[in-house]
Amino acid sequence: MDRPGGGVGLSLEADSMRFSVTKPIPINHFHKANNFKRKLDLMESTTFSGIEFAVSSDEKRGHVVDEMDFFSDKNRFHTLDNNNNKAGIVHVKPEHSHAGLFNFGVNTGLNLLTANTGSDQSTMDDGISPNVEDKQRKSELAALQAELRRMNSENQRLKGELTQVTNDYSTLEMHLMALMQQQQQRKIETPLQHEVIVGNLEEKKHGQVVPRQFMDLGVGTTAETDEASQSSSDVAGRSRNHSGSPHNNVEVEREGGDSLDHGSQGWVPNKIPKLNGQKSEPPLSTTEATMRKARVSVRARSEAPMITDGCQWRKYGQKMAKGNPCPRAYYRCTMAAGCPVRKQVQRCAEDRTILITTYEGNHNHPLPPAAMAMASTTSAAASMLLSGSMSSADGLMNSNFLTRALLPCSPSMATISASAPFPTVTLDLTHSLNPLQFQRPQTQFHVPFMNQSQVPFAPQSGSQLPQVFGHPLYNQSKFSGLHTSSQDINATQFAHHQPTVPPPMYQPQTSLADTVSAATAAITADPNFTAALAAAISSIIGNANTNNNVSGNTTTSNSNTNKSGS
DNA sequence: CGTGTTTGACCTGCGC
DNA sequence: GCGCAGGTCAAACACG
Repeated sequence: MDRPGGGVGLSLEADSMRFSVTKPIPINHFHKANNFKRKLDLMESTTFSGIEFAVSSDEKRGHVVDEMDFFSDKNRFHTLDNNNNKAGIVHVKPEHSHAGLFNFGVNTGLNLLTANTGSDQSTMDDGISPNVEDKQRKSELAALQAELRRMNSENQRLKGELTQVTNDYSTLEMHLMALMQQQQQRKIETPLQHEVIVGNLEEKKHGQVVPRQFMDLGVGTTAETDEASQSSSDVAGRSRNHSGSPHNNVEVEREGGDSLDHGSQGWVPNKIPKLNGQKSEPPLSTTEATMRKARVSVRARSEAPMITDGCQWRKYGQKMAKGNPCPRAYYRCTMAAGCPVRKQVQRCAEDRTILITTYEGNHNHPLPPAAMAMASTTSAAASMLLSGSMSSADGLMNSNFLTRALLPCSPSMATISASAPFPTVTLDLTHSLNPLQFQRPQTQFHVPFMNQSQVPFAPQSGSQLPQVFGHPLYNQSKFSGLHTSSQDINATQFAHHQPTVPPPMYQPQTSLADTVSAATAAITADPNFTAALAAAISSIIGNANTNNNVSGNTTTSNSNTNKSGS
């Protein structure tokens, strides 16, 4: 019964319709019959339907195998050989009269031994049905093997694609982390006001500018770091102060921080005190808290009630906001229990075709590709914003970095607001959209950000930016040191500096605007991050064009107004 | 009946 | 301290 093949033998016993593996074969993990049976059951639906299996160990050989892993295709299954010196008997009994075409295979690791119920006498102890049509079975076996090879090939291809996506994501993430570390080091080594400038100059020296401020999630607080690394889909935001910019279409505000902490604990209400007052601001704790409140706001033209960003949301409140006749809806992520991510949706008071979506928090669960893209984009924005919160100069710089990174060719797309209670990055996508595209009916404004694999790192992706972004990124943070510079310097000042403008020479008295321009130039010079981020956001627009479904206002159905709102 | 939405009440922070 | 506004809660309600 031993098959030729160097000690690794496979034989099948067949009595009636029962077939057994009687030869000690290096079946890896062949274990309890229950397991085996259970696993067979798992396969039954797809490959062994209508067949009953019985499994027993080969006591005669003194082996009771522990576990058996196998895979199957069609009407074959194979053990995966990991563990030698294990042997077992597998009885495979077709419940109903089976044509004897059942194939059994054992992958010894060296080769694939196969047997079937019919013709292959060499693999059967004694048998039954040796006189079944060999040709038919052989041809079927060959076909199955070919299909198996094809499936394996397909599997490999998919694996490769998945790997590519994963690598792209990892690359971007590592880039972010590296930038964060660099910035943190710089902050330690250099004074606040000048650290960014120096960094830019240093980068310029090397002929390569890295937007590290951009990626920095904040000075080293684990929470922020984790958030950044997560880069998932935490977004929830508030659309405060957005009414002031009538031309904006979509806002996504994301908050960096608290989300992580809440991840395991569930949502924690935002009770972080506003820092506007600057009264008795606890040096560190307050700053960190504020940083965690970073938000990403996306403004986009849409008649849909809500952006489809790949996540599942549950509405938990709606209020009328002062100065805006449109109610503000509050949503929280329901893709996982305890996910801290929330978002606010509100229409712009000046232009109700503009939908403002503000994200806050980080997801604590896996995200679908579409959500992943959005999350990554907003996370990056929030991270940069948060990193800027560490110091006034830095904060401003970082915000501008983001602006430039997102809109290398459209300096006015990103805005930085000093009046917002929380650091907020606003991505204004309103200008990039063709008004005509919104004329068709739509129920939802689809915002399927491209997934990681789609995020182009190639410079050419940046060429798409001008069509996508047309507005400045506003950093609305007020917190920590950021507020000072933010208030002092109008965001429009930054817009005057083209990304290509070389950074000014380092001077202690260099104006902040110059500093910003330098930083802007530096960050925009990095094609990878800029392209990736821009591409991700641009995908929103692209999808909006194709997936627009007109529906009413986000909150039209309930124009209920809470007491505060009324 | 489970899930999601609506909506008034409640809590908290901030400005005066 | 008071009022306002933002944000959240949770009971009631709607829907499939």
